Amino acid sequence: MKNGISLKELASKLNLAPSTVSRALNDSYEISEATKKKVISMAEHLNYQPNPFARSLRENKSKTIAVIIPERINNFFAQVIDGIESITSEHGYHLLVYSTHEDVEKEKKIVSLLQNGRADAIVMSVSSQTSDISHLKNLYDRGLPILFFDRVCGEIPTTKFITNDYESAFEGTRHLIQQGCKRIAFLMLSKELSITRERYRGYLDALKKEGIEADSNLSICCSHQDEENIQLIKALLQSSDRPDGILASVEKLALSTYHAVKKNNLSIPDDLKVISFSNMSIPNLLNPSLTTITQPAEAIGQECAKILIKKLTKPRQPDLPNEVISLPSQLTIRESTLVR
Amino acid sequence: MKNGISLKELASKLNLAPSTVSRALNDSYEISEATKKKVISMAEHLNYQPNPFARSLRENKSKTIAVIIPERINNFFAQVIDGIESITSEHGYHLLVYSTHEDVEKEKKIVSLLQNGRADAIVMSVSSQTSDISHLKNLYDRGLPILFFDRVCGEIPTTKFITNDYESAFEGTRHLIQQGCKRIAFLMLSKELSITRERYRGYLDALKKEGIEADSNLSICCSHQDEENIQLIKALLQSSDRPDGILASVEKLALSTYHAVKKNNLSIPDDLKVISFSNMSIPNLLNPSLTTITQPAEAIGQECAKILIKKLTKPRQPDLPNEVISLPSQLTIRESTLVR
DNA sequence: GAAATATTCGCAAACGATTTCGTAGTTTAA
DNA sequence: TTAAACTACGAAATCGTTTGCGAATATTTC
Repeated sequence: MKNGISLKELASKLNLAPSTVSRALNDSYEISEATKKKVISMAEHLNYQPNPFARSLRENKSKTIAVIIPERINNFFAQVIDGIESITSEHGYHLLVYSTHEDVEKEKKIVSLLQNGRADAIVMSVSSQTSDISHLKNLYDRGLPILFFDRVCGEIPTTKFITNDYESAFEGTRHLIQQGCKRIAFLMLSKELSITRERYRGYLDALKKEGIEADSNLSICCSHQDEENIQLIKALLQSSDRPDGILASVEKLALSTYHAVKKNNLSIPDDLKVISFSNMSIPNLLNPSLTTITQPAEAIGQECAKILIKKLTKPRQPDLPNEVISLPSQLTIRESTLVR
Repeated sequence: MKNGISLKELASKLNLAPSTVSRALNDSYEISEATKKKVISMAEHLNYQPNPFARSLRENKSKTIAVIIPERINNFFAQVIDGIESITSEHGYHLLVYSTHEDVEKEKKIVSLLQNGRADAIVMSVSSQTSDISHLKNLYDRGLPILFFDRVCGEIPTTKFITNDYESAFEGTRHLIQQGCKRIAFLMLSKELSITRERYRGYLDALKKEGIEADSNLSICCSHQDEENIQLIKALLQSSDRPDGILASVEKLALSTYHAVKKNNLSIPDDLKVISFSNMSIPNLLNPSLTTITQPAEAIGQECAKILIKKLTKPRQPDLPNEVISLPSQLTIRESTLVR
């Protein structure tokens, strides 16, 4: 009694053939209005729910989209998923959500689980460890629609949604310089990531444009252990030629910076100005409030979903075009970069 | 070519019957080691992946668990899901994740989508609007294993995981009193929620024990609009007999309090001491750092998953017992409640 | 050496939906 | 009046697995 009644049982209650009932419920033109009415009312009365697996087996689609993110405890990704869900749920799609925890081995496992049709498409942001992309190539080669956002994979010819990382980093760096910073450090998670490459480019070009020579000692590659990062940044801030400005390419590194500064008895923004890519909900409750570059996370999710729904629901749709779509981020200046 | 080869095709390549191949892959005792070897190596060679829907249809289970939460942009729920995933993924289960956005109508829709076997079980935390629970009763009556955490539904006789809400609120309130608070306000999301009822009880009992009379004007029921809440709290703080302490039963209300205090030119903790249930990652970066009651979110998720896996994987397992399991929260005192 | 027992595998029926094809019965056209 | 066309429905195949049952061969037992 776990599952409700089947189409066959419903049909026998109605003294009709299963095929007729199926057609009636699917509003086929071959069925008279009278029997349609009867079938539908009986189906509602008995609370008939079609078995999704029978349907998936027959139609070879799952009505399910897989979302793969590097971490759940991160507002940016949560907002993106909210955006995706807001669109897909309207079209009857379900969301399988996986976290790689920034672990490329987990990413490979997850991806291999999705090779059998369990999901009709994949929306993902790669882990910071991902450099070998054969597992993603495999998926793509199977013809599974795959779509990247934020941390994209350039080698796969499909649609990617990003923000204007280069420009944002450029503007952010310039803002720091305008606030008087001479030695600006760039904090990153991994050199492999598309976002760090773009943001780093923006950072370097801003330095160059403003006539500041880049110091490779100020390009800091961090780990995933917050405690390690705090120590790393603490050491950086204790060196004789410490930076007077920091551009954190991801939020968690800005937070580690705050912790490091606290331990070092320094002051933001007096000793160090900080700007960060961040989608936290309370940048203005930090002490001092944090100047942020905020990505339009929910919009990214929605745009991903829209393009995917179009591809999945309309018949004979071409493959997802190999293009990069950029949505603008927003720079919000707060105390952490202000002279006082 | 979207999906790989089928069992039947694999069988014909091997000159064996599909049934034999199936049994070989499932390590049946009826198949000789020799043919098992052959089958397995060929399956690997051709990268055979069993169709999950055919299997689900046949076995009447989906290897999928649905998780329903009130909101994604919330560390607590993200951590719980991480905990669930850490266990379930080891057993080959997939996670469908849904957010109700605190909307009971959405909750009903989601629940109704899960009546057809798409998920083998449900783990959920109800929305703050949920008072009528007929939709949940329906699910339960269908025999679908359902398990609540944090915001539980007492009327459904199943297993519930909570934290020691009563005791934590009691201790938190007592802490405020010990710090000199005389008029302590209680901020809640909805009177319907199990967690607010328990936490409110703890709050009231602590007041009584310490000989403080409860003032019903200090029991504030907030909404889901942060801006509204800030105004509400701002007004509260402007009244002549304003509170000198606040116990926020959920994190977002503490944050709204911080915002309201900022706008009112008051000071935490001098004018107002604040303590809150919260799983944010940076309570010590707030200004002042926030005294928190932190729930063991990941452990909750793991315990939920463990009990569920046991129920789902072992044959002839009894229904989930009707019991409430409580894990202790942790009170961490920080500046927001300290006299200085 | 015949009978009993293991061992190993194939046939075919499920699971529950959709869809191709076929066919009564009715209406239209010539 | 008869052929053609249309309407409304049913029978059966199909998707890809798993599994009960039967059967063929090999092995053991008396």
